[in-house]
Amino acid sequence: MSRIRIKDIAQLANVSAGTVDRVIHGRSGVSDATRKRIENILEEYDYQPDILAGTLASGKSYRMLVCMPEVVYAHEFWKFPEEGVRRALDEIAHFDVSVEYLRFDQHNKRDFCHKTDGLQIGDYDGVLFAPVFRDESVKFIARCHTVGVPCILFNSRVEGVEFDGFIGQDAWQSAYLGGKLMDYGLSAGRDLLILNLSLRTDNYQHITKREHGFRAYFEEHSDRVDHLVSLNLSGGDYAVIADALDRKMGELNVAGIFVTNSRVHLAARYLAEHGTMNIRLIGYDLMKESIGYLRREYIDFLISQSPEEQAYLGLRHLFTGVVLKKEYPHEVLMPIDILTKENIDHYLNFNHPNEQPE
Amino acid sequence: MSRIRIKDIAQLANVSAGTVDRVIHGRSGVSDATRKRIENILEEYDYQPDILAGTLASGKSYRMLVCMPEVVYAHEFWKFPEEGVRRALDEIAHFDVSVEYLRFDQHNKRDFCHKTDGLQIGDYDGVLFAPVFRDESVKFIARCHTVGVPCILFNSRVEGVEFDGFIGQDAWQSAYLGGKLMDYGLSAGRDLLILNLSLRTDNYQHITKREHGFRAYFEEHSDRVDHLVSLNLSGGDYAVIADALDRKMGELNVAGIFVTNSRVHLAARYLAEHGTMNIRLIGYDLMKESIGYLRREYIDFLISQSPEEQAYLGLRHLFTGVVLKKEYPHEVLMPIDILTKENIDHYLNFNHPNEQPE
DNA sequence: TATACTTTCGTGTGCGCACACGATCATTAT
DNA sequence: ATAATGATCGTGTGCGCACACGAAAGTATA
Repeated sequence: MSRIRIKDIAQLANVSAGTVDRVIHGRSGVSDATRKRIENILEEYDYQPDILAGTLASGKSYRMLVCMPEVVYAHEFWKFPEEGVRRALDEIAHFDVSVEYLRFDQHNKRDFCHKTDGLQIGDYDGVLFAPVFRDESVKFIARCHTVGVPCILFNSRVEGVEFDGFIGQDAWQSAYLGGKLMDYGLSAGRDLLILNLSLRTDNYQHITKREHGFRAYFEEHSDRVDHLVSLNLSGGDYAVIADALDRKMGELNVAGIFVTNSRVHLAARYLAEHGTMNIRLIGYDLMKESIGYLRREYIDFLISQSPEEQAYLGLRHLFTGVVLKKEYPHEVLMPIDILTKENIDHYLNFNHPNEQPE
Repeated sequence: MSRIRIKDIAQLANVSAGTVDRVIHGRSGVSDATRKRIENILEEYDYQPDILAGTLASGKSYRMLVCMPEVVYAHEFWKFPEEGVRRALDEIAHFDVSVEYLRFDQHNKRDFCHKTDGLQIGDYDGVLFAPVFRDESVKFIARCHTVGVPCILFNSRVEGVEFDGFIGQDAWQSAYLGGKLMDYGLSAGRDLLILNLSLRTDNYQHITKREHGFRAYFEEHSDRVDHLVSLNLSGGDYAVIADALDRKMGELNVAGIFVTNSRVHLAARYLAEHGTMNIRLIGYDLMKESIGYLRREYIDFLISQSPEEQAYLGLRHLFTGVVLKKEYPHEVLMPIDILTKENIDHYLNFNHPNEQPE
């Protein structure tokens, strides 16, 4: 009563196993008549190949490429996906799957081009890609397509080109939630600050969508706030940010600050240095510095997009498609995780069990 | 440069593959001298068996038992773990792993005893168990132990007996977080209600820990609240609950209600029927009714313990231990998920992609 | 010494599949 | 007519391992 094998199919069709094998793999050398007959039987008995025996016999090995920004101190963020890749690899390593990284400087277009231009994409069986530069990413994804290598995107999407899968977060909705958390329990009629602290215009779409989402909340609850002011500071320097904040805090009656990316810890530092705990602060991601301020309640909420989980899923999807040759979801939107002082530890323990809390 | 095989080890040790095989499996029939020699070589070359070839050759199949309360309308909660089991099974089915369910009436001790007493636990290779009745569960777990079948618990823990793994949530901390969410932005000096709506004393420990956690928050922030009143209602009837609430609402100046389990939708119904939206309501789990009230903002926050993910991990851990014969974490505490009207949809989509939102 | 028994080990087979090779037969060219 | 060609299909081998069987050598018993 076990699963049906190639041998069984062959017997049912009065042919040899080799012929069935040819049909299954779409190889030539089978007459149309027998091919149809075998296909029908395969269908009828719902033949499912034994993947274990298959990979064992084929001896094939799979190389996946993970292409994403390099981990540098200022962008610790990119160490998280590695954890997810590691976890996925742990689960699928039996199938002779290996991963190679291609890391690029996310502030240097030319670095990305230089590193990808010479790349033999055809050497790989799948690509997991975190796009940063719009046009260059489009070109890269198109190149994957021409050589027939599936390319799954994570973290951010790229418009204008077909991709084989996407795993990310609904940026607009995450910030709309940020609006709710900012508003929750706040007395009406005060001012809020939206702080865009991009180092460059990378992930620009993300940032914009977040600002829109946050504003959308307060457009739907227009009575809740007097002024909703954006402050865009593209420089990285804390002093600049502090200066700008000084000025705004003087002009407005600020009740809360929403930082549209992971650099929320800079705003937290400002609040900490000025000893102001009664200004709400909400931002993104689990930078080490941010976690410290969250624990000391200078940051009220951090919104996480689970970068580990994104990369984990990305690699799993590649595996599903390439090795198992099965369908996988074309688009996955991650849950929008809300983190506070009270649940951050369990979150970190769960997602990074190997790291020691400080 | 491929991985080292049994054959290679055999050659290195000047023995046949059969002998190496005996050493690896700890079978008898090898002299102490050669055994030592082979063990050293295995160690030195860090031999890792090819699981695929192993399971293919052994032809073994694995039967897992999932023992948990049956899904009835009033406890829709228990349909979630099934989703996680299904997902895990999808991933490991290649290894000839199958799952059987043993579902019991969680309000009927005798039903549990009756169904487990005749059970041949030895027929299974692993057990995933959601304990409800304390003493009976201890007995059941002990029985697994005597026949050498690993037993992993999820959802709630059982004291007084050794188990092979646990996956659950920190009940105390989840309610401490509930306290924070209740308190957040609330003006000081009002009253809060803790509502225990257990149908029975099942999961009693859970409930108690949650009450303690919630109270602990306000003991640490004692200036934030005047009265913190518990209301225990073990009956299931809405009318009874409404009556009791009517009385309490008269006595106190209630600003918020914390329901210690999934029956928070009953309190939400009360608020909805009385048209009171300015009372905060926080509870647990993703009952369909509760989600409706969350969407209409009668419930402010739901705390989720990811029952799917718990069961998913449980089965994966069993697989890791039984099939891969590797270590797995003895205890996993789930992240404490915060759900609001604004992020519930993405959460549901991610965890239950097959269900249609209403 | 001959026999029975035990310890120690090598050999062989098969798991289900992928793939190379060769066999068979009909068809076409010479 | 034979030879050559191509289409169609069967057979065999091996992937790395688990496990049964039996061989060889040593040990005990009569």
